[in-house]
Amino acid sequence: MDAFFASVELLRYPQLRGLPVVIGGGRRSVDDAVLQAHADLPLSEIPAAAFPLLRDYVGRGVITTATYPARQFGVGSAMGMMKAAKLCPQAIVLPVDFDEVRRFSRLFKSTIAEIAPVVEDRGIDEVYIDFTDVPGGQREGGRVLARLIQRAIFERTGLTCSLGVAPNKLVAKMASEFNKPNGISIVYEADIASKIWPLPARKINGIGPKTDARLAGLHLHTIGDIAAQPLDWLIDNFGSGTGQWLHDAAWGRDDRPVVTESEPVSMSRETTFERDLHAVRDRAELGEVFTQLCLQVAADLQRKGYAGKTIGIKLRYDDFRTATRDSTIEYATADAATIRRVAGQCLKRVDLGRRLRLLGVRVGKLVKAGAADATATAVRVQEPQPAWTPDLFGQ
DNA sequence: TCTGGGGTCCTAGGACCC
DNA sequence: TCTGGGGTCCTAGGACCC
Repeated sequence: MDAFFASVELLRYPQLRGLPVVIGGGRRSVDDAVLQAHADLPLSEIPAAAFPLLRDYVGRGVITTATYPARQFGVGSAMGMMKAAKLCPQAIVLPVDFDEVRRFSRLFKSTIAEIAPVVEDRGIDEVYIDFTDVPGGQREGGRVLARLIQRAIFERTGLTCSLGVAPNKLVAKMASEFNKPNGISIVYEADIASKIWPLPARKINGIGPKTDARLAGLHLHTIGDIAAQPLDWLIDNFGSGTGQWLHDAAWGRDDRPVVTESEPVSMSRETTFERDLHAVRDRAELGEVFTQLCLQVAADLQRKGYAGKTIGIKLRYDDFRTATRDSTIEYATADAATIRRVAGQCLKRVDLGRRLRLLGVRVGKLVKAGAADATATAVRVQEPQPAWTPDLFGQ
């Protein structure tokens, strides 16, 4: 989906089309107050000049999505709001409306599934679609079906998307970026050298900043540079797994299937504080946040019908280092008090001398509640609990 | 006043078991 | 003097993705 979060907002506020708009941040942006001042007007008639600007933003958020006019200024996803404000102070800031975004996510995915049922979820705004067995899926190299899907999504949602059609997921993903926004791109096997090899190595899904830097250190900058290396050389430098994968990826080879079903592995909640907190000096505040996170994870698990055996915490220090601790218990649980107790024990195993900027709670090793394993769980949860002891936050 | 939140997968060492 | 070899599970950290 093209600039998904921002495009969803522009459906509500069409008067902002063509303007630089960024979505993200949230907590401390001035949005609500400004919009409430125009509560008497329909949303689409609130003057653009009334919307909060990036230059007035205060807080630690990052940009989730920027509209294409905002991207002209160098503003983009994952950039800190304060940094973005320097590049484009006049951009309008809107908070993420997750409920609305999720609603449109379900809508575009179900629209696709009605046309081409083999769909793999790749997050809120992206999917892989298997065209192989869709009638007409091969016409014009897939362009006919791609156009049909694109049109159906637009008619259903008013949103545009970009599609890449290729012999496998790896190349299709790269192709999908060739013609954004609202584009379609077809890449045949014979096009790998001309269309894929000139691209920066970073465009391969799976090469991030670290691998990219390592590649650059070996004077490999484009995908073609990687493809030109002997397999043995790549294996010597990156190990057998990564070396083989790099070689395959550079040659456009990928045999991963489109996976339509998957079970979650973990669920977590985390939060970054508005200011760094200290375990002792801000004990009450941290304890409150910690309890809330445990309650939220427990609610998520219960709502989705899962329980988990491994309970863990995550801290981020003021210097941005991250620490995690986890502990596996005998039975799967989705109970907030149990999660709080085990996570509280984890907290005792980590350095709490430094200021913290983030706290998170995670439950892993999930089993479906109601499965055989979870029936035993329900019984065992009733077993006597260890005596209550206050944890580090005094809860 | 740099740097969100929710995920997956991989690696590597140690415990433990046969 | 010499101390197997596999396998699985747990834990911590890190890379990466949307």
